[in-house]
Formats: sequence, structure tokens, C-alpha cells
Amino acid sequence: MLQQTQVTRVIERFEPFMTRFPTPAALAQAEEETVLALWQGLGYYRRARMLQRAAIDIVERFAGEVPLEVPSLMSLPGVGRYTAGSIASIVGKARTPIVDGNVSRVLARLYEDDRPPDDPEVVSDAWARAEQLVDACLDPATLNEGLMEFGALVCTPATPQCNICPLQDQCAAKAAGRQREIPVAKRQTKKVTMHHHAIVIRRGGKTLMHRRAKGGLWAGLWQAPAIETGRRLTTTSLLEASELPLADVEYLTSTTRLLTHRRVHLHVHRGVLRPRVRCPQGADQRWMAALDLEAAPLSNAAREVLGLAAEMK
DNA sequence: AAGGCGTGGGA
DNA sequence: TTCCCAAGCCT
Repeated sequence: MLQQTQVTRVIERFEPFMTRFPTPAALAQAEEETVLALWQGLGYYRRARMLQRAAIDIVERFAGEVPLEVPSLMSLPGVGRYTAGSIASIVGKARTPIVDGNVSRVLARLYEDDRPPDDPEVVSDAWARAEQLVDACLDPATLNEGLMEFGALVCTPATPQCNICPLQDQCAAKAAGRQREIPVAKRQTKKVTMHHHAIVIRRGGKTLMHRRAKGGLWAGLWQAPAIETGRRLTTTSLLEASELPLADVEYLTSTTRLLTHRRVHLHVHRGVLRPRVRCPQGADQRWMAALDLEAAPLSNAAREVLGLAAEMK
């Protein structure tokens, strides 16, 4: 959960998830939809699927016990060098380094490393420096947690608290007065603009919902049926493009979501089915009552769309 | 190896 | 408003 996600955001999700899935075996046996439901709103939903696959692996290959060695951990889906190092050092007490976003920043400043932090050679150097520290330290678990916490609370990205920093006399960036400009900003991926034309259809207190494809954005999550294009559609062309048996669509409102790599304009419509037609239900299309919607895995974007449609009623 | 993959808080 | 960035990983 903590991969690319702030601690404060994870805290509220951790207990419910662990209560529902207290062991790898419990997670391994669950329906994917149940796992996604407890993950909804957290983002990066692939993590949830990979975590469940890791649980299955742990049951099958490690007798249900989470391995505590870096190579075994890294053989699990979704577990990279950082996650493996964290578990091995903090849980397994192994003398192994970790480099996350925080540690990377702390080290860059400490050594006045002004190279682009995502460059493979710079990453490799950061791991080597972290390894030096963990080899020299008293307690690897405390060092690793401490480095991350230090980065999150003191050696922060925009305005580091150098005045209270215990390393201010040893920091090369501070000595050069460059702590604000190191590390250099990562190159941002350009946001591609997308238009999602959502059609909210209600009948008898239920809402027609559609499950997104297994790959790509919001994979496997539910949403109001939508047409996704690079350019905005008129209601007329939307009506033509939709495969639903619609009598009419009415435009309600729009909103925008900014993702890491995408700017998604969500255009909310109300759809009216042709009278007396049946909407085919299947694995990927269902009528959902309010209670179903609560329990189903929806992205926050999909929930916003439903909320906006309800407001405009 | 560069880009896909969410969401929200803070500057 | 807009941009940056989070306890990264996979392809």
C-alpha cells in the first residue's frame, strides 16, 4: 500500500484490509473483486492484484509464511528491491539497505549529488551509499525506518528544515547552499488529454454499471458505461457511438481528474433507455442498487461521476 | 528504458 | 491555478 502512497493515506486503509485478510492464505482465497473493493480509492490498483498473486505464491511456494530474505521477497509479484529490503530489514532484521523517494532525496543532499535522480547510474550509486550506511549502523531496521522518516519530516522536498537538522554540519548540499535545488526535479511525463463520456442510466432505483477491461487505467473497476476518446463528442455522436439501446442522452456536467500521466475530462450524461428493451447483463455489465454500489470496487473518478449525476437530478 | 499506472495534500 | 510528489513496480 505504501508504494507511491503517503503514510497518512495508507493508515485508514490498513486496518480494514488486515482485518478482512489477516493471513496470506485468507488473501489468496479471496475473490479479486473483494480485494479491489478494499483497495478502492487508494489508486494504483495493479498493486492489489499483484498483492493477491503474491499471497497465492506465498501459500504455494513458502508454506503460507512470508519469506524474509531479499531474493525470495523479490520473486513475489509487486515486490521490488525497495519493498523486499524494507520487509527483510524491518521485519527480518536483515542488514540490507533500502532506497525510497525519501532516502534518495536525503542521500542526494548529503552528498550534493545534482544528477537526475532517476538515471540508472545515480540510482545505483544511491543504493551503494545506502548499503554503506546500513553496513556501518547499529540497527538496520532503525536506520532504514529512520532515513525514510527523516526524509518525510525534516529533509522534505520543497523546504527542508535545515535549522533543526542533526546532519546540517555534514550535509554537502547545505554547505554549498544548494539544499533547495537538490535533488533536481524529475522529468515529468506529459499529460495526455482524454475525454470520457459517461452515461448514467437508472431504472427502478438501480444504475447500469460496466466493468473496465483487465488492463490499463482503473483496470477491472466498475463505472457508469462510458465512451472514451481523444476529443470531446457531441451528444449526437455519443448517442451514435454507444452500443447501448438508448433513446436519448442528456448532457449534465463535466469535471476533470489529473492523473500522473493523463488529464481526464469526465463528461457526465444521463441516458434514457428505449422503452421495454432489456439491457444484457453479464460478467461485465450489471444493474446495481445503492448497496451494490457501496460494496463494488469503483475508482474515485467513477464515484464522482455518479455523485454529480445524482446532484443534477 | 521510458512510460503506464491514482489520488490527494501542500507549496 | 498549477505543479510537485508520495515507504515503486512492471513491461
